[in-house]
Amino acid sequence: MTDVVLGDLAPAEVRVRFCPSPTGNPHVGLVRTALFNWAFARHYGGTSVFRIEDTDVARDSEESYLALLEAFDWLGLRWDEGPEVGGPHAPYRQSLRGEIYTGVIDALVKAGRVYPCYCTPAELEQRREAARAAGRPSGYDGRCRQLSTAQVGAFRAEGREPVLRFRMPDRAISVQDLVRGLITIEADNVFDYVIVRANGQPLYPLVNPVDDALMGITHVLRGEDLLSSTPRQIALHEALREIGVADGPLPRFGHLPFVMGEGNRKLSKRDPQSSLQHYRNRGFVPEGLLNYLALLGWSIGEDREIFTPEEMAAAFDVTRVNPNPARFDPKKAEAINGVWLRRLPTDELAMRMVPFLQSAGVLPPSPSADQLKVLRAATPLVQERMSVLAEAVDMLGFLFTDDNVLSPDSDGLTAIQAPEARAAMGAARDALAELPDWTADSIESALRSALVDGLGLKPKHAFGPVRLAVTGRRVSPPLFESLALLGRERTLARLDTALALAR
RNA sequence: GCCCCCAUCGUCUAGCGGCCUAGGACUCCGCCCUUUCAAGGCGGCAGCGCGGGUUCGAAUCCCGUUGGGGGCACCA
Repeated sequence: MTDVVLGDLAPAEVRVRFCPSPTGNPHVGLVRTALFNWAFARHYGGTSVFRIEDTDVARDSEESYLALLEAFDWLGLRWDEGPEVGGPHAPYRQSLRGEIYTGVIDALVKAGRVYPCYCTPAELEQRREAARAAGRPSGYDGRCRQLSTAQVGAFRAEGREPVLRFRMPDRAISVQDLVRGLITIEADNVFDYVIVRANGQPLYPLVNPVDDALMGITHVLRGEDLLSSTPRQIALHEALREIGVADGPLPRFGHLPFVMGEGNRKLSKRDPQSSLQHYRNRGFVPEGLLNYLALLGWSIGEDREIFTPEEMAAAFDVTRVNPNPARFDPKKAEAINGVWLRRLPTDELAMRMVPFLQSAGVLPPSPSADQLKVLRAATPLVQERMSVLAEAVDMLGFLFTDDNVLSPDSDGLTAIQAPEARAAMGAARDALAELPDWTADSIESALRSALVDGLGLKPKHAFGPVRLAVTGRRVSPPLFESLALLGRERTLARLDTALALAR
């Protein structure tokens, strides 16, 4: 029995493509598709192709194109062939492949595989509605399939410019989908479709399969929204081979489940929750986001869910992709990201926090050596308390300012006004002022003996007010280590300020 | 309306006829640890949509049904 995925191919002959159109901002569904394609190619030691489908001048933008490149660079997903790295099938931007398409279109016309259609959008709309009302399928009805020269002449005389339609074969078409199994669609439900606009511009239904054929793509892994258009792509692939424009076997298809958002709707580009940038801004690391996305529709098995892209690639099997849609759960995504944050070497984590601290104004654009030293020392204190990097801002802000950290309107203020709290802060100030050496250990024993033993306070009541005075927050990194990093001067100043405010 | 796809805890999933009184993870709730918060440990709540078959035996196979999603562009 031949392999359902490879057929007669050698593993290294596998060629996949990832072919976004440069519209809007990259979103997580796109990344998931890219990741699965990448992992698939990597698994077999095959080739991954990055192709830009920019045939819609009205919607495509250079800005989006650049954003796409930057996004995958950040993610660390590298393609073997593509616009920036080149390759044997260059160019990899469809906007640069116009002549190739013109040649293919000519060949299709000559072979009678396409025909001009003079129906206007309004006429089509009208007949679609009528078909729908009559309970018939609403696709193109084939009106222009066999036009006489007289009819053509009449349309021309009216000034109509035709589109070109691909003539679908009159038979059912089956696909052995790698994710979903055998799918068959009857001829009555696939219609002749437009491949070239009236203005001569080729459309996606043409250029996508044409490039797949010309670039030797062996496996097409894409979203399930494209499943029902697969028969017409297959018909076109067959035609291309029959007229000698392309050769080699047809690609195999696998349709990946959607990534859904809130309320069980497909995550759309407009949804802010879908934007890759949103997660980058929150402080997801590529390792975490990719790991989470891999979990959507696929499982590495054996009760494991933390793994690297390389580990994913090693284990990846398209036929084990779960066909049902998956909901993107931000909570779980953050939890997975937190695991990766904790796995990072502390110096690495410190460097990754820098941009977040900078954009929040906690660190200047060019941090001093001293500031970086403090940051490195503080990183272990926060490493196991973060799930996204942006959290570093609130947790570490108090270390990098000389200003008062207790805002006068905070509810923390009332907390330090209690007599017990004031006593604790006063005693802490005195004990710390005389402390011979300023280390976390000595700070801890000094505060313990002064507040817990001396004043008889419970640790919770003893250290809470000090934390509030010095960090401005009820929740902070471990107190004694924080004081050690802050330094005696600022610690005492903040206790003084708090004492004054609490009066 | 027509066609296609999908269906296990709230969510992501394991399960590919007996190992399932259905396992893991996230969330939530307890407890432990503890200067706070986390992390970590222990424990808990919670699921095979429904109805028929097939079989000695079904979460697993088949049919139907219901529910959800997608497609039906001179967008991709």
